[in-house]
Amino acid sequence: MTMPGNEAAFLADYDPQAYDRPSVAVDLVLMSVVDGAPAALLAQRAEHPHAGQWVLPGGFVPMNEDLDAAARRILSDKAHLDGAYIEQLYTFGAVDRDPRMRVISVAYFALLPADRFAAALEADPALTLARIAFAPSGEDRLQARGRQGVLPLAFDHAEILSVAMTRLRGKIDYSDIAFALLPERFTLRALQDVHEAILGVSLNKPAFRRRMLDRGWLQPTGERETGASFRPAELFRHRPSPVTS
Amino acid sequence: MTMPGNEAAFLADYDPQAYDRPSVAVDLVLMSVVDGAPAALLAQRAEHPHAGQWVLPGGFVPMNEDLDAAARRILSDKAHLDGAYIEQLYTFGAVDRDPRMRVISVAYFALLPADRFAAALEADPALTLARIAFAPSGEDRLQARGRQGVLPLAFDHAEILSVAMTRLRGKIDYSDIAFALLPERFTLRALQDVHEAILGVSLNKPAFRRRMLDRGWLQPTGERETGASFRPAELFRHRPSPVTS
DNA sequence: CCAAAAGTGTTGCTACTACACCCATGC
DNA sequence: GCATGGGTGTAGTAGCAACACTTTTGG
Repeated sequence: MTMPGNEAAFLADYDPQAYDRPSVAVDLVLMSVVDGAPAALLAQRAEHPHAGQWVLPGGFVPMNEDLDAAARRILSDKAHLDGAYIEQLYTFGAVDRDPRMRVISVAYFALLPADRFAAALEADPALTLARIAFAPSGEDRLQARGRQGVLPLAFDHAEILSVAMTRLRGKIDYSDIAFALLPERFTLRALQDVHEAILGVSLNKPAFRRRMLDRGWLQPTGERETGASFRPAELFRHRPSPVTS
Repeated sequence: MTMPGNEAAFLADYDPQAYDRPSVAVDLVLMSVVDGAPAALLAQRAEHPHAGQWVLPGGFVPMNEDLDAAARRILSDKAHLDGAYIEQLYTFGAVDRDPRMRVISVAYFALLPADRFAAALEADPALTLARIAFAPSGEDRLQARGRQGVLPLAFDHAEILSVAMTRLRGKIDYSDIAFALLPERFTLRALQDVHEAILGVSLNKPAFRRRMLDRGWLQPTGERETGASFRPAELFRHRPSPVTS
């Protein structure tokens, strides 16, 4: 073991191959609210292991790419999306979570308005937007449901999904992330639907309305909804929190 | 590229060496409250890079060890401590955060009562318990202060420390983590001191008292403080939340 | 006019704060 | 008794939930 007198010499000597290293991946939980229910984008695996089962879009982190950059790259390459709200979620590192080899996965979650997924679903037939629901029997076990029924999730992706839902539920009523799930202009009813879908409860309309208005996050546009066969609601815009930033 | 018909055959064929992989480390933010101020355990680096500077105790994650297990191992081997409250914090993966090579660090934070650090400090002279304070000039930049003044932090460990403090501040008033910073039996005054140190504000005594009692986290022991030259306070014990678990 | 959903006024509850005060102990 | 911090009573305030009500549109 050498002990050179200066840092540059030490670095030149250093052997980065000295130990075996795990692979590092980034997995993305791409979430939205569709028809009053939380939904996540899943991809069907074409290859072993777990061929045919469903996974979160993900990929390995190359040597020269930051974690956040890898997340954005996967968002664009694997999910054909961009510009989402994105946030690091948790890192999953159980030894045997992937049968091929040791893979440590840094999970991110990303939020998008439901209509933004259309292009992605069209571009890649292996993608689907699954409804996330509580399993009827199990207590707080989650299920991903597609057209044909429950989609089996590969690896530990059911757990990742569950952590993402928990984080989302925890943040939705003190932060402004709900707006990332809505288009630029939206009605208060739509905002309430998003909250109800995430929290899984129904909320009192007047109370919700005033709570939101009091927080100062909503900017009235003066415009109104069109196409309704009843009184059209006002459209609001998200005013990025004047307090925080 | 082969495509065997079954999963077992596929796994046998799989070459885990196909791509370069980053190293994965676990770093621990070991926190406490000492004399009314937040504190963290730091180690002085003996070797390059950044020899002489201070770092969070940490180590690499071997191929056959879960992340949480690695965190506990480092707690016991590097910090000579055990049984702490421990929680995954965030994963830091900037490409050049370590000049030796690509290292992705999964940071954990651990909370301990102040007196538990004594043994660790005695066992390893390279360790110190630094006060964490806001830098006087900068707005929300943190400083680690030792006996001799500000301790320079190596790598991106100042940022890790800052994320840990933010997380702690965010959780302290809705979760019961504050109790992890106190001995088994403690007075309400001690609990309030912990809250005030973490939040950096002074709190109203009667309000704090009742808020805590109302949450049902406190179990009166009937015993009282000794050695005070005034009315001795009652000692309480933490009753692990009856609601959550 | 009617149905349907938007939007408002009012009331009451709960959590929390602020302030004033009393209580118990060592010296 | 007195200084010191522990502990309590009382009142006020802010946020929020429940309910009843009015308003505005399409048909």
